[in-house]
Amino acid sequence: MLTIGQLAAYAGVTVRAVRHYHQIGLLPEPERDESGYRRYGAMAVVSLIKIRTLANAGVPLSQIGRMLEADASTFAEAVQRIDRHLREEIERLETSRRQIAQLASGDSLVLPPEVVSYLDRLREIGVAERVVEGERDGWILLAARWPDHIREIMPEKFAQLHDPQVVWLYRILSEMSESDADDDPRLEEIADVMAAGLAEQAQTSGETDLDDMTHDDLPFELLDALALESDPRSKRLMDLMRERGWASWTRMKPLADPPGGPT
Amino acid sequence: MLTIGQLAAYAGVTVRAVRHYHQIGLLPEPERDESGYRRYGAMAVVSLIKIRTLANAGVPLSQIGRMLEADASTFAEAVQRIDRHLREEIERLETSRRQIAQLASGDSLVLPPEVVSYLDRLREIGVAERVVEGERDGWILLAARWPDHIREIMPEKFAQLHDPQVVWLYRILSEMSESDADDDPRLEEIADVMAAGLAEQAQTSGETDLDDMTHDDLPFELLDALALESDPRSKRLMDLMRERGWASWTRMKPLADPPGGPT
DNA sequence: TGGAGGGCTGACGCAGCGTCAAGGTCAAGC
DNA sequence: GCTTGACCTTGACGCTGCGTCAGCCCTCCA
Repeated sequence: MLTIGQLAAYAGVTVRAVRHYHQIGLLPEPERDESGYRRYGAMAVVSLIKIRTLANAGVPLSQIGRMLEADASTFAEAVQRIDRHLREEIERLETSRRQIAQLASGDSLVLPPEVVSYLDRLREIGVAERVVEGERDGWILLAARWPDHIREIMPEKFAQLHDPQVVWLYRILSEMSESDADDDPRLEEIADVMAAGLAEQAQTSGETDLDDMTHDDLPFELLDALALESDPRSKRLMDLMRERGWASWTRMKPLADPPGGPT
Repeated sequence: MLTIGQLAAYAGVTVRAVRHYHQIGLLPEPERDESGYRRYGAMAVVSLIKIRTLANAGVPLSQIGRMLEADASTFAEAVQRIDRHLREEIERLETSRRQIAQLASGDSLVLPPEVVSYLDRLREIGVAERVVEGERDGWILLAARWPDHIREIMPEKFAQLHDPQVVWLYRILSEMSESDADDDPRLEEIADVMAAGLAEQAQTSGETDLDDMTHDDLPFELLDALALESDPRSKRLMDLMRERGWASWTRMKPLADPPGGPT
């Protein structure tokens, strides 16, 4: 007959765990010897190994008891559920691996590879790191909201990098990011170029996935707030954009929808 | 500016979780508005998403704070550790899947496939289910102790099934398992055959992996105990084996080692 | 015979929140 | 203006699966 220590060592668990299983009624209390010690038979070892196998699979102790008492078909069903749960958990961990890998690569988390490529491309054409970081934080917010749509609009963003005016915008923003003047005369010029670009975009793009996104203003408000936090000149730029009839530069729609336009 | 509910919804967590992160100092408390409500900026969203990404990877909250403050190389190291941990966890879950699959297939857990085949073979040659279950429980104990060695001794067990006397033993034990007489005259005959078989085995097998195993008596004592629990006639059979100079029938060694024999 | 190394029963501690309780606040509709 | 319902506030206890004392008894070996 085994003492509790021997039993525990045999099944690869701690003495405390065995006593816990007794306490919650999962493992029946065995007979005691004259001195009050618990004495276990071999059946207890088998039970304990079964319990650990199920517990290792993530089954809550409160369910293990019912499972071991159930008939074969009920048990088989439960095992199916556990297996499905294990597969999901493995899937979750794989996803998590990919996410922290991106986190380590510097370019944030949850960002689809297309966005990471886009940010790298910005660095290649000489956009300042501070501006790239701003873009990145913006994309994080958008990606958190529409993980699926975000990948579909990236080709368009890449195409825009062939537009000299877009490149000029990134350049000028980069220069400004390196000085920290409270105001800048170039802001007006920037606002003009942006407004023109947005107008052109509104003409050509027509009905796109953007419609799904612009129903929900929260992320764009967040983008505004983020810009304001990172640089005070954002405030002035937003005002200038509003003067030109656009609700900030982070959202691609006019202040008041024109009649017949997208709602 | 966001309320706590909006922030939580955006990052896909509960309000309670956000407050918890404040409490442990993981997420800084934001400014309050006139009515005492917390008001969050966009940076908080980014921080919260980072926290969740790490927490989902299994990093304890107490470490996440330090990680986010650390410099790039320290962070990269930590990410390496996390990834290794995730891989191990996935490995563990895969193992767990295999184990509960065996558990569902009826033939216990942790049993290597060779043993499962052996048990199936016993059923094929007509060994009673109760006897097969006894074998199975015995193998569970042995497999829990020597997960590696167990596979190496299985070919020998399969070979023994070609010995008519071994088959006869299983047959007679099967018959006895279906009656529940307190004693049986055939027990003497059984003991004779077993003793002869063990003697022959001791001659031929010589130095095998068994030596590693027989250094440790605990599992064999367990096997005895298990037999005693499952059938009272086991006691009589053990006595008969001891009369013939063997320490029970579950261990394959004589009571006193012969001079010059294995220690 | 004495000391190490078990065993026994409480009882509290831990993470990471969930879930009341007992209020104060805000936006909308009547 | 008043109600209603959905939020917000702090504070506190609950949950899982044990780890880890504390204070005592038991056994085995030198």
